[in-house]
Amino acid sequence: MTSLAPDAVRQDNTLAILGALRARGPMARVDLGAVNGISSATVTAITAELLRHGLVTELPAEPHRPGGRGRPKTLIRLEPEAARVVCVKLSLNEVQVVVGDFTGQVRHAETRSLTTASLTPEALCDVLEERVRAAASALPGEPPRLGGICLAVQGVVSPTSGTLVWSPALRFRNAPLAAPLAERFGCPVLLENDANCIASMLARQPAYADAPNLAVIMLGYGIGMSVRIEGKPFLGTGGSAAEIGHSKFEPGGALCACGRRGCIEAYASDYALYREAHALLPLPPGDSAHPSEEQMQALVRLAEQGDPVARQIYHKAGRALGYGIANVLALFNPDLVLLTGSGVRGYAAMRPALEAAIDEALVPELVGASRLATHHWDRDMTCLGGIGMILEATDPALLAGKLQA
Amino acid sequence: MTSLAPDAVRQDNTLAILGALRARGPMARVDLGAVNGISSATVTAITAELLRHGLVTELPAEPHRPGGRGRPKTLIRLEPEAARVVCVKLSLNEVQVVVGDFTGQVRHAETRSLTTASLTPEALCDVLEERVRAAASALPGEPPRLGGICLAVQGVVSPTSGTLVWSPALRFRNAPLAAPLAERFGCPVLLENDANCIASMLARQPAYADAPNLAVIMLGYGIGMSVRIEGKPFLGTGGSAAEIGHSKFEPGGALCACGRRGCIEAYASDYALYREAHALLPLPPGDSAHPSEEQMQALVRLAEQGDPVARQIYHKAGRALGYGIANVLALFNPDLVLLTGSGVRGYAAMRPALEAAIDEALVPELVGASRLATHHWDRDMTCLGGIGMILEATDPALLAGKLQA
DNA sequence: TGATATAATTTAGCGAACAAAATAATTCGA
DNA sequence: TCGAATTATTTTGTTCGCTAAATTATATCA
Repeated sequence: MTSLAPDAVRQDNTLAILGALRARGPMARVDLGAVNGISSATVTAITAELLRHGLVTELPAEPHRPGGRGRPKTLIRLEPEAARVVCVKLSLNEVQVVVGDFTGQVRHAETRSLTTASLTPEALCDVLEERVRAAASALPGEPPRLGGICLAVQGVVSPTSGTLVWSPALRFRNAPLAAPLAERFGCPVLLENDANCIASMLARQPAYADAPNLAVIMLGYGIGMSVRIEGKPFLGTGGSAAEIGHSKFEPGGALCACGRRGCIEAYASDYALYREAHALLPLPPGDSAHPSEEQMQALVRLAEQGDPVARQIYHKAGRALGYGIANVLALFNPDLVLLTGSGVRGYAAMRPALEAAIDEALVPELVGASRLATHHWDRDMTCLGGIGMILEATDPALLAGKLQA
Repeated sequence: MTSLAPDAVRQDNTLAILGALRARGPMARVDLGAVNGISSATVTAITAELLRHGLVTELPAEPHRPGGRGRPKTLIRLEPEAARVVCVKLSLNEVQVVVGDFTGQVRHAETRSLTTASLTPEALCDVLEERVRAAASALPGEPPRLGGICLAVQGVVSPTSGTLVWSPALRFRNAPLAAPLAERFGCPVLLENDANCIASMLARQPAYADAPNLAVIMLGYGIGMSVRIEGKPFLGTGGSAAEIGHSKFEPGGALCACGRRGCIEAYASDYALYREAHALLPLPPGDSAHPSEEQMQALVRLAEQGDPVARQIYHKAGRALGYGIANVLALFNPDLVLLTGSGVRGYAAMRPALEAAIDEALVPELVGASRLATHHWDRDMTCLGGIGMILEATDPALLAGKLQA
């Protein structure tokens, strides 16, 4: 119920120092103290221990420094080689594997295609094991011992139990994945929703440091969301919270991939937009169930050029998404709602209807001080976020391990 | 960023002990240690200090005790007279004032009517000051010094800034209330949403101890909600989160008191039910804008007796509320959704449509392990919860004050 | 009456944090 | 070039809270 021992304080402070170094790069002891609100005597003690265990190193003094009088700062940095972690992003027919170091830097990345829908849980683990081992060995030097793995998937997962509840990329359901993978690799495995990874990565950016209550909405083939409260990811019971994609726009409305009707996703996701468009508009050829980036860009271009059908499709999508965001504002009231994902390509086309829908749905008192913004999309964001999450998750274990040794 | 000093640990443990005594009644030192995970030596030290300052007292030994061998436990209880607090519940045309002691017990309660809609912020403060002073003096003995006041109102409030953003009971908006009242009384004033008070009270009940993620929905003249995450109230930015009443059922739907269309409240609140019913059904006479309890009960009785119009009205309300709850499940995924408020009188009539709507809206994977239940309604629950909240809020200050003295 | 059991207190020691003093490594100005 | 000033880091001494273990208190059981 309450704090157990004074040594928990030391662990807290040590983790805070590691976190500060990871977030802000090399720092001097004084600054570490100031940032974390501890005395520099304590920082000296903590960093001495970290130095002994090789988790941090002192940076050699700069030959000529900018300004300032007194004794120059001795910068301390995380030792990149102190740990090696992996983030695996599993999406429909694609596996991306990224290897990161202790500082959170990406050291190696590779993307391969894979027919995901036909896999059993065992076959998936087999493939992932092979891909991860290959990626880990791709760097020069001997293959490193992995400190932890983050498996980022679209869909509903339960991070606490390590179970994948449902994913659009896979046919099976309710399969425990973290435990079998952890056994194969002999290291912790964190099963995460892809949106949570991206939100974690965005939350680390200085630009959003003033928004500890943050909702990140990912527009893409489907629609995902991650909500952060007071700087920490919000997971409901079992971790399957924040499912804006299947919150409702209108009862009995458009058919959604989940089998129900009227979900936001059934209006504003790529597959929904494409479903409406492909019979009516001249788009590049392709798989009718899974629109390509090329096709989606063609659709956006039509809307931007004033094609009335394309404009109408985006108008409806914007209205549905606007109502969904209104519900998020009413229920979570975050500082900031951030739209990202490949689907932001169509934001300009959706925007008027989206903003009108929010106005129509909510009185200003309920919108409060919440802001709405977009963030450019980059397919590597997920794994960057996942690397950060698994590092943060394994720091305590790493510390505990080093203390024993 | 991190814990400042070791004395924060002591404060934590002291607060935990006070909290345990308030939640579970008198306890022995050993049990306080076990419950809070601290050694009984520490409990001895902490309780010794609390005894010295008169915040707790030892209970005299029971003359004949049930069983057990060794030395009998010495029970420690909160000293009821150590603090006196007040909860004021402000609703449309009514003010309820409840005086509580340090244990959270109600010592005095009174309810008076008051024409609220015409009040200015200053006039409201005048009335509240008079009513609170009267209630505090109603007990025998000299009027006590108040340790804190909780002002529970319907509507949107910002507990952090102490500002009332909007309330259906009042015509003015965005008025700071906590600060002026705190100055008049010379004690802390906590401005809270009434639903948060009720949720706090329900969360303390042992029956719901297994649901730290809890959504409490209050059905009444309007519809309010309070969400608790990990046992703590969830407030968005500015505290105006969890507004299920104005989340949307259908775009362009029924007109809501907030001025927008399609809000859940516009279908399932008392005023909405009555609006649909009063022209078509034989109900007792009354104010057409504010249905009486008598009128609402008559409406429920008609539905239960099979009247098709009444049934249809409740069916529609249940469906709207079901969709609203589905959004709560998708976005918050709580352990338990608890329906309460005077509107639960109509739950039986709404239930079939409500449950069907949830099924229709969400696949089982998204409902997860969330349960749905009702809790009987009692108009005193709000103030009981408010007493608990203000006590919890003022404990640290009380402690700090005593330490100086 | 003594053995046993349980509760509460006292004692001794440890770990962590801080303030202040001491030391280290610079720049500035004469 | 040398001291004075300045800032960073380390060392020292002290305090505080916690725990484990020993001790004391108060009961039941046989």
